[in-house]
Amino acid sequence: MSDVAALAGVHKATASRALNPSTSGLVNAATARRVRTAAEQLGFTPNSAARSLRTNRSFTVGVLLPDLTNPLFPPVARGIEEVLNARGYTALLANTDNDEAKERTQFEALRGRQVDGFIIATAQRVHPLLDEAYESGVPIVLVNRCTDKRLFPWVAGDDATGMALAVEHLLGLGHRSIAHVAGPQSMSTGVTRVRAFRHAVETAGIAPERAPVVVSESYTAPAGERATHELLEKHPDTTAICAGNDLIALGALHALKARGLRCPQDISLVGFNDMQFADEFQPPLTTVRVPHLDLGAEAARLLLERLDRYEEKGHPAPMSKTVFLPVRLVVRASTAAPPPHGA
Amino acid sequence: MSDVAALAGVHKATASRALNPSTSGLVNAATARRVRTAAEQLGFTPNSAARSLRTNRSFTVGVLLPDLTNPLFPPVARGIEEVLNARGYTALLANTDNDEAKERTQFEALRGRQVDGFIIATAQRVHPLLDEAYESGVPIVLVNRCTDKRLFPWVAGDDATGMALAVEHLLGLGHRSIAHVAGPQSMSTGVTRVRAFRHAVETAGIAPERAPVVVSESYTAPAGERATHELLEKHPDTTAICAGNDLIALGALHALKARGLRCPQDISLVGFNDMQFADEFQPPLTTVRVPHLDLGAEAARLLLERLDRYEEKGHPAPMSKTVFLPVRLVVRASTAAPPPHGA
DNA sequence: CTGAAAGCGCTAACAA
DNA sequence: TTGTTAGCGCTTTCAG
Repeated sequence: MSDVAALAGVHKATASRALNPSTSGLVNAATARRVRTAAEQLGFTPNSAARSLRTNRSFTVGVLLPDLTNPLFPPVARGIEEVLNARGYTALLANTDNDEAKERTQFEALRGRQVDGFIIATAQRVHPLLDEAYESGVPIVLVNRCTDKRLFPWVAGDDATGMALAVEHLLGLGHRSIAHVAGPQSMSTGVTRVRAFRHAVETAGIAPERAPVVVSESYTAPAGERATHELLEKHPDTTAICAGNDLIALGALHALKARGLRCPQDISLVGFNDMQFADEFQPPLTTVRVPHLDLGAEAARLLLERLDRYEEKGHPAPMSKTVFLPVRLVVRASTAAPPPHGA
Repeated sequence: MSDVAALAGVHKATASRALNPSTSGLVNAATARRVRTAAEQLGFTPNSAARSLRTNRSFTVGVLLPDLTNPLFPPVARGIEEVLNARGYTALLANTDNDEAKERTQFEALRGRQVDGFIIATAQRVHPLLDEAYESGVPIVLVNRCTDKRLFPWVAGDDATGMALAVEHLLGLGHRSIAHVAGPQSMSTGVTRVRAFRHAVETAGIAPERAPVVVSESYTAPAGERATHELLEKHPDTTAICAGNDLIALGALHALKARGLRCPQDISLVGFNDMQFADEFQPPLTTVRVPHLDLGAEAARLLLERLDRYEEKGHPAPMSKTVFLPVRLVVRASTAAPPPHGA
């Protein structure tokens, strides 16, 4: 930078001002142009470490995800990345594998790198790390899942509506024995969807015992498969299943095949999320589409908003805005009218 | 850090030495312990920006990927992340969407953040950006694809063997009219697999005109579908297809369905990569398994090796080590003997 | 509008 | 073994 300043014939402070968009107004337009030209000639790239050291801002955001290898998360990561990059920020992704210790390690590592804030997709309903983080005042936005204590802004798909859509679709097809293979109840998505399921069947006048709920121990195909077997042991007259998410639905598909049941002829199945390749399953999955990219983008926007206020006015009282993004049902081939004898 | 030093009753330089694993040997064990205790009490986290500024190392590596949303790349990203994290490094992922301008922007942004090196999965056979990068001397390791000029260390699956395995499998099933729907020839993987395909069929004594190659314009399902239609127009007697990768294979599956052809009864299909959910396609895909996680891990190891040498001896002559990881054929339901009339 | 000067938090020579 | 000192490259008062 000194070189740039020298070449432009100004002091390095002036060069700094000229090069920084937010302060370039303070400098003579002609001078500024001269500096920019010089910078270009010398191929100058500002040293972000020095800037961070001085300004105490890294223009970096930590993103905590369960697992990048789970097809749900790449789109949210991309959504985050896109809006962050546009504002000169960089996302630092970290996988926690739903492991509390690993999450803590990653969180600390990210803090050590002076991230300006976090976007967190790993919230559990009860989450000590997040409680502590709240006390410390780091800017945080939750995406997809949230904690029971509403401490942070939160962006999610409209799960309640989505589940209602799924149930109505099955109802419309003539199903009267609809079950829910739910996700883990330690996560907000798990309980929200159960609640919405119960409400929807109740509204339709279906007796609770005709609308059983079994819980899958994780949002994975193997766990979904086990839970589905359990369901069908106890409730063999089920004609339709709402899965907690698409991976659970995939497991359910495996369970049905294992039991010699055809989908959708014997049992209809609805997933949740519309993850990549849900349309390639056998049969292609009817599911609730959640706009994952937008989820990420919106979460990033919320964080930036918070960061901007942070910068201006010190530590303002954090407000816990909640944003629900609209979802819609995508009907494919895994749902049909119930078999005549099953209704 | 001054606070930590004060609490431990030492100078901050001593505290620095005590806290840094590589220099803690220079300090009295008892003193070191005292310092560490003090640091813990105060919840001290070193400021990485200051360290970077001083040491000119960020312990950060830039990773250029085409698209995180493509199921091939999350596993390589995780492999990279795992070995990098274990050594105190952080990966900065950037998506280029196979767009040269975007790639350049991301590359510069990453350089601006003082990354210590790059792992690049976006290499084209002719790649001006990489030529320039080579001149500049930044440590770089290529993963999966490589440039024609062998400037950098490179980690990839053993494509030639993989393709040979695929062809042998089809040959063993009795196929004698095998086609290859190849990936883009602007990428090393595209040409390597074509070359291996030609060699394998030739070795088996199949006439070149019985083993046509059509090129898909990208590694995507829609492009693969178009290319497959083109193939089947020109060569309707084809009984088996080797796809350039699983996404192309997926497109081929769509094309077959559109033409009323059954897989594997009418046409057998082999993919490449064994990406996530390839086993859920309809039919489950026979494919060549490439160890993507290991690819990433090995690339990270190579880069760290280079970085270590870099630190010790300044800029050593970069050596372009090439590592091929073993692959194997995973036989599923998309391959079978050719139909009687088609052989 | 521009220059001078200080300092962000850390590490690496050098001295003791 | 520890303390002293200087300085990494930038931004930001404060003067001019």
